[in-house]
Amino acid sequence: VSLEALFAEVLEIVREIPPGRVATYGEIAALAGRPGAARWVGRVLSALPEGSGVPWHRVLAAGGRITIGGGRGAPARRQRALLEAEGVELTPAGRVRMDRHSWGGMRARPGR
DNA sequence: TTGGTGACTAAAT
DNA sequence: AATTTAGCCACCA
Repeated sequence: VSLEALFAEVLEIVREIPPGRVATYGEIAALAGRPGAARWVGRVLSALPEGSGVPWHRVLAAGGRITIGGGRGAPARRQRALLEAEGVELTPAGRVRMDRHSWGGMRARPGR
């Protein structure tokens, strides 16, 4: 499998994440056939241009944490804003409620 | 091949 | 909850 194909595969998976839901780097890596390559997934998203149509903001670190920009830079705030705009609930600590918005292990739905 | 790096993860403190 | 340490995978010089 060529690198570009794998690259596209990841983007495809991320694009499948419905609004209001989130997934972790590890999840994406596993779905892309590279379990354990969470870091690599992050690298792929880092190369993502703006307006790519890929909801990169729905991809978070394990536990629903935002590890971008050290977690407190402008990028992190932007991601939080994008998520909140889609109805994703975040704790003051900046973590997403994975027990509610997890794409894979979903069980409860936001709203109502 | 070796070593450094990164939008990671898990465990320990 | 916040840091630190060690282990991961894949990329690059």
